[in-house]
Amino acid sequence: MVARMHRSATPRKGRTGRPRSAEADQAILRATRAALVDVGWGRLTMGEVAARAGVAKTTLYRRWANKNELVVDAVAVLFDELELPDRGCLRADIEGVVLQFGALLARPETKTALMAVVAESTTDEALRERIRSAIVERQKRLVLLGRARAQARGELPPDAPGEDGERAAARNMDLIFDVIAGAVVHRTLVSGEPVNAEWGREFAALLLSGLSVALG
Amino acid sequence: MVARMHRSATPRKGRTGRPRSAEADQAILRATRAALVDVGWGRLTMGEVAARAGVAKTTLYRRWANKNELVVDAVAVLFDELELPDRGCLRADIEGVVLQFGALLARPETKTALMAVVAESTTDEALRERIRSAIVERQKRLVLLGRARAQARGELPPDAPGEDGERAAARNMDLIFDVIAGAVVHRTLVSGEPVNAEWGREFAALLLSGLSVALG
Amino acid sequence: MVARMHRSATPRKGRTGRPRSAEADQAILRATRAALVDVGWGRLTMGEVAARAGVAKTTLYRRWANKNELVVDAVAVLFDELELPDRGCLRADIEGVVLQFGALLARPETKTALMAVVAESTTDEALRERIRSAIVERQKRLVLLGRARAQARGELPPDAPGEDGERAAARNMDLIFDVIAGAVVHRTLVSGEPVNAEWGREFAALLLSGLSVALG
Amino acid sequence: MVARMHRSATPRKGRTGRPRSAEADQAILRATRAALVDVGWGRLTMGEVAARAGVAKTTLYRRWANKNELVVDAVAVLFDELELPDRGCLRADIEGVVLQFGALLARPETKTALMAVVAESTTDEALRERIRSAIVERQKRLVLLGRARAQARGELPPDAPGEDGERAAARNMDLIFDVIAGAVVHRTLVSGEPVNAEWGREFAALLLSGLSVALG
DNA sequence: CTGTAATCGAGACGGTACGTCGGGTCTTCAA
DNA sequence: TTGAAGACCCGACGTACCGTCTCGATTACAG
Repeated sequence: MVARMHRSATPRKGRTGRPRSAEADQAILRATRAALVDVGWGRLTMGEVAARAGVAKTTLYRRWANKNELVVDAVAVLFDELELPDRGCLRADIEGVVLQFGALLARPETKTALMAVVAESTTDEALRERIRSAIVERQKRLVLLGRARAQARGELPPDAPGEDGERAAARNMDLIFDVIAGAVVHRTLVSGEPVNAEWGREFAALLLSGLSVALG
Repeated sequence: MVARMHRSATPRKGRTGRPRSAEADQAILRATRAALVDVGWGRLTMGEVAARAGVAKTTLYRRWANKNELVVDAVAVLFDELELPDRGCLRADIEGVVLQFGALLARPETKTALMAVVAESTTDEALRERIRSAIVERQKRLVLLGRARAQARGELPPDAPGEDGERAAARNMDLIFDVIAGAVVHRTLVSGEPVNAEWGREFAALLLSGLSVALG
Repeated sequence: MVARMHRSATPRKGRTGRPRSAEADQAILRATRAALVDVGWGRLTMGEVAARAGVAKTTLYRRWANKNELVVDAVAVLFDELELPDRGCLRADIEGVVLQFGALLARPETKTALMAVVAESTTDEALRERIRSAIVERQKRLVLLGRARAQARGELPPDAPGEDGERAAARNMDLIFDVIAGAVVHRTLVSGEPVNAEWGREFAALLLSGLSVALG
Repeated sequence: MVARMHRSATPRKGRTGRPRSAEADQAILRATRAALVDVGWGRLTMGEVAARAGVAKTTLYRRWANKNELVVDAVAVLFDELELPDRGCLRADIEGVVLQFGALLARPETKTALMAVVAESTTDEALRERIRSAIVERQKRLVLLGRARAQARGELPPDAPGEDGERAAARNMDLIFDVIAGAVVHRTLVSGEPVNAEWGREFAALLLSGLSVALG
């Protein structure tokens, strides 16, 4: 089996031959999202995507190794829409990002695809890495930005100096990311309940003050 | 499409005909879990399950409409293993349940199956309901038990009296359930990091005291 | 494997237990023929026959070993309808029997079933024997009767005396039976053309006088 | 049901796409005949044929709509082996063709398949047409050739001139074909007796001279 | 302006699994 | 013991997608 080059930034080391169509890439990703909306992950087929994109199946496989990787790329871009507008205080920033994330997960193309590729990633290391780099790591920026803003506002203390402090801070960011993202994902996809303003308020309150106060 | 009778609690309304084998049920669920361990969700086939269970494929389809519903039932029972031993204080109880849940999700038969059926449930209302009743709702008992213990110990205030208070408390329980379960699921399956004692401590601290104190 | 008793004339040697329903037999054979008319051999199922007869599949299998034998019995009785009314001369008798046989083979329940069981019989010795005894041998009576009449009328010479003569006559009867039955079957089922009065006349002429005269 | 293109003479109207493998066709037909020999019609499965041919089941279904049509094509070619060597006189020619045809029907791949497809053809017009064009009509050449030779030798009178004469001759050919083929088929497959030299002699005598003389 | 080399759409290919259907057996309860 | 009902095992069905391949036809750059 010869190694092939999927998604190479530069099309080829050599430079002869017909170059890949750049439009095709976008058409395929668009078609993938559209198909996800219409039929969901379970009934999504490469043939269907190719047909919608007006492209041959071969063209898909020249660029993505399989359905999972294609879907990750098709969905990843949606996560880049997430932003963290400055709402003045940490609590409001948390509420804001939670609502945005909840709205994103409510869209059919994300809700149906995200859990599916995560599931596949449990037995596919390459896919796990792709998800991590294309989705997870990129969204941690929101947590970092929120913390920086809160520190600037004096709502949170500055990082402890030294290497240990940095490591502890990084660990904390991962924890907080898992808590925020996990709660929204679980509420939306597992519990099947909407993430609305009321839930956002309650979640932010809990996250900020903890059980002791929140329930006190 | 003819209506069929899957998983009927009472074997039959009438009483004629050969009754369904109760052993087959258990053999199939056992075989499903074993196959999940060996080949994962993606390569799990009904034929394989049937062969392992020493049963005909037809027998599977008589009882479960499809792979998803079978897997939900096969996996659901594992969640019933979760317990909440009294560790003396709320913080320790949280750490304990988080570790247990993390260990459960680390097992191959759960990690590979849970996300997959959740993904399918986004386009399958019947499946969503099955997941909710077989898994989600049943595990809320742990949260309720934890709260009751904490109230008994005086770590948390008793419920506010009246109907409003009860409703608020129920909403809080749902919120806390999503936060705990979501964080563990996200860390394990999305971030791909282990839930160990250290993370458990940090998570419990955050949950109890909130960002303000945890990071303060 | 225990030997079982299919189609035994006397239901059982012992006499305890519920006796077999005689009506069921007829109902099953009738249902078989009806189903053959409706769906043909290819789509004929034991379940369908049982349902039409208002009988359980078990009952079918208690009486016939398999579908082929059931169909042979269901169809065989139709062949007993064939008669050889005395039309005054050998030529007319031949025309008469050919038309009768052609009409029988034009009925959907026979045309679809006869070739099918014959086909199965090529790999099933028991079935071949059943066909021979239930259908083939029984219809040779027509040829024998026709010959006897023709001899009585003086249209054919009497049998040569002695054992050799008898054996030769028997061999001739088999030959003539194959020619008559074969021609009708082939025309009806293979060539797919009707056996009508005109064809009957031409066939009788050929059979009586042979090519030399028929075409001379 | 979508219309598909089975057995198209011209591979495609358009000219794009990978062309169908011509070798696969032959391999499949060869495998079909081999499987017929080994397991007979009743146990012949498409999967078995595909496996023997080293081909995917899909490839079979792309080319033949079902088992019946495949078998007709696989067996039809065997009938083309039949020849009519000039044996000097009509009687000898008849004996020769009868023996050849008998030998062909004695081969397991024909005996088990021919009646089966004829049986199916009673409820499948397309199949009947395929049998007629692929087998029946093509073998009438033998009858025509035999008659032409006999006429050349002066054993049979020439055709009556005029349109009526031609039509009568054509009808006669059909009749004779049904008689010869029918007798051989019936003796071989229904009566289950061999077509040997002795039977051939007796049949030829009967066909040439008729009952009146044959039995006189 | 011509050759080389990669692309493109199209569709056949070998596979694997699907979910269904039918055959023939077995098990239960009622008659 | 028979009968109706229906679950059982088995094996084949015909379909749907997978991911690969083989075509003829483009399309770019290199010489």
